[in-house]
Amino acid sequence: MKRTTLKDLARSLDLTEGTVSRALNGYADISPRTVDRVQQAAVKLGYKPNQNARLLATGGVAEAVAYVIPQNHSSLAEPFVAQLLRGLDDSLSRRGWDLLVSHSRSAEDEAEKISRLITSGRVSGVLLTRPFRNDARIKLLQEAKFPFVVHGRSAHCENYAWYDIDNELAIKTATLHLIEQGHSRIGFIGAPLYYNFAYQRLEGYKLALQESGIDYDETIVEITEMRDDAGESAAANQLDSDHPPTAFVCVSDTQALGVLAAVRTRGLTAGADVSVIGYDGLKIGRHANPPLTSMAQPQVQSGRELGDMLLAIIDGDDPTKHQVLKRAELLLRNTVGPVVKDRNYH
Amino acid sequence: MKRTTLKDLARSLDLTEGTVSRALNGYADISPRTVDRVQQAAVKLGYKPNQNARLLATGGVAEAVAYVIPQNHSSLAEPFVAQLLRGLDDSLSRRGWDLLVSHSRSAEDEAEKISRLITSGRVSGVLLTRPFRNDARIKLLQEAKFPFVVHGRSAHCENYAWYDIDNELAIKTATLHLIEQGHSRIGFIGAPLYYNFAYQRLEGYKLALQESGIDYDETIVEITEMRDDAGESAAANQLDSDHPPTAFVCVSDTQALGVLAAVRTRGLTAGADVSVIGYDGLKIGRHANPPLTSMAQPQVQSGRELGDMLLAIIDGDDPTKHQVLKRAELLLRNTVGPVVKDRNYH
DNA sequence: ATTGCGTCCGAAAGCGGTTTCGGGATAGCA
DNA sequence: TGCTATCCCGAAACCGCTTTCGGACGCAAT
Repeated sequence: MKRTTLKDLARSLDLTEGTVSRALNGYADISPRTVDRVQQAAVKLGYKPNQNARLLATGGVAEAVAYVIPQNHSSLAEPFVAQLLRGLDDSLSRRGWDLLVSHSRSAEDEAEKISRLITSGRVSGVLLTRPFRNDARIKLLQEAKFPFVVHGRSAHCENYAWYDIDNELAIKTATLHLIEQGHSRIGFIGAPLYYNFAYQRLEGYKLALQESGIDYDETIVEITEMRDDAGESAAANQLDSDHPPTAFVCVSDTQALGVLAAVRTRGLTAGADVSVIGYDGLKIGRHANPPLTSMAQPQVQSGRELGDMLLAIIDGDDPTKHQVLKRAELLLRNTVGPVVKDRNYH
Repeated sequence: MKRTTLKDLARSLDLTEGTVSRALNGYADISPRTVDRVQQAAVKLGYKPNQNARLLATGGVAEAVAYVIPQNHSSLAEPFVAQLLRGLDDSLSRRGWDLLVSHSRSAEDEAEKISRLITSGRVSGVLLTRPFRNDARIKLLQEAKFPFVVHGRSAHCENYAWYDIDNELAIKTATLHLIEQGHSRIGFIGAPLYYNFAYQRLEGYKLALQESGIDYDETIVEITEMRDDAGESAAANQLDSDHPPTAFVCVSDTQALGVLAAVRTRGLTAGADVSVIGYDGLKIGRHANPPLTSMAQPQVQSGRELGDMLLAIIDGDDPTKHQVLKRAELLLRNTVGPVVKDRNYH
């Protein structure tokens, strides 16, 4: 039960392979009558061109790109992924390209997967996310001269294409918002600093404090994994201390959700006793308790733009022409309120 | 700046293509010395085998499967997708296969995408989700004799592979749980009934009522889209009626979240004044207000099993041997409580 | 000096398409 | 009827790699 090939088709029609091929591909030098016969026969015999042969002959490239999903990606942040995916697909499918996703469980695993991807010839471009400050994957791709774009950027991002949110500005905005509400003791729930975005967000926090003449106090900055439980225990830590913060700025909604939990279990209410602001603008934040104020970035749109960028680069564009920096918007919900000075809940 | 081919390599080494090929592929009839030279040269010249040519020559198939993501998929239910994706990738990457995702915006679009997938030769299997009771996509795949498995099942599911949760049982369990708490006027927030799972879940609801001697009252069943806002307005409808339900069972967490919102805005509290139970066991339900009781199904695991099934079928297994029915677990959180008879909140 | 037997590599035939080139048949025109 | 222009199609090379087959060569055994 072999697939029917061009040769089969040709034989059954008493034509040559070349003729059949041209008929199928709409060449002008085939009589309409023949084209017809060929098409009929093609569907009848269930002919499906062998893609490998076709691409080999035409010298075509794989019409697909890969999205490599970061390793220990918080399961709560996954809406993020799904949205991006959709945007990407939007962009790619406009050209009929395919999207291939690849997970990985460790950094080495990821490097290995990437080199497999670039040598396999299965994709002609790669999309990276959540780069480290100093990212080996980027170096890999650069050395291989393989088309790629990164969602986010590493510390040295001059020579490749990226699409990022101004993390510094975003967190600075968030922090200033808190400060405007009278808060001055603002806890920071961060992520591991080898992530460049985490580093930048911490910088933004520091900047806001500095501009406002507030001293940076490292005892109220917590660096945790981007999970809700991590955020929760970090916040618990802070809230149970002698001199707890009156507000928290978090680098992810996931962590912020955890912070809210910690706040609740202590009989406090966010937005009144304690203010909390997250990052990502996840839709589910609307259903949090209370609805979570956050810094939002439109993911679907990001995916779309990232796809377009990647496509352009594959087409030969200079990657350095594609470096876009967006800004996040403050998404006001209910977890931020003016400071209460006389709080005393111990 | 062409890629270096086998021929280039061979010429540079003064060997024939055949020899170089065998050297690279570890044939035993090549002297170690030569193997060495070839490998050296290969990395020096940056040789990457052309995958199309290789597959053509070996008659190999595409080592990839596609996951087609349902059309108007609720953005809030997306954690669902991400989890499944991860499980799938787990299964596939064990064999070095790739995962290709494909979205679609309409039913026709989807059919078109599927037939493109099966003729393109880019994948050798397809995973479908959320089938309709009568699903054209399944027919398409069946007629094409293309390997596939579906997550869920259609009304007639005897002849293909599927992996599903016992929807009827799950919702019956949920409903009975509510009944045990004394509720007898239980609203149902359903999804469009052309989805088979939606149909089955409604059946489960009816079954539970019937077993408990409660009359089915169609004025308290609402069929809505699987979005939070849809759930919210449906619940609002019910709550504002003359004779409102004391509890709701929903076919998705997404809708349940909306129901909770409706409950809150009316000054009621779920778990006390009104009971609510969702479906999906989304992790974020933990952060809902209050934390959402739900019927849970492990998505990552599902993805893994689905991947294994698909692989097995591609390997030639009889699809009908792969039909697995799991059961959902009742995930107790805080939105269910005993009925309060004297409620009066108008 | 034959014969025999491994070892290692060259030659060549595909795999299933695409595309260029050229010529036979037919039609148009004188 | 003869000549050229046009229309269709056949022939064949090629894309880059795999794999079978056989032969050259070197060495030990006879």
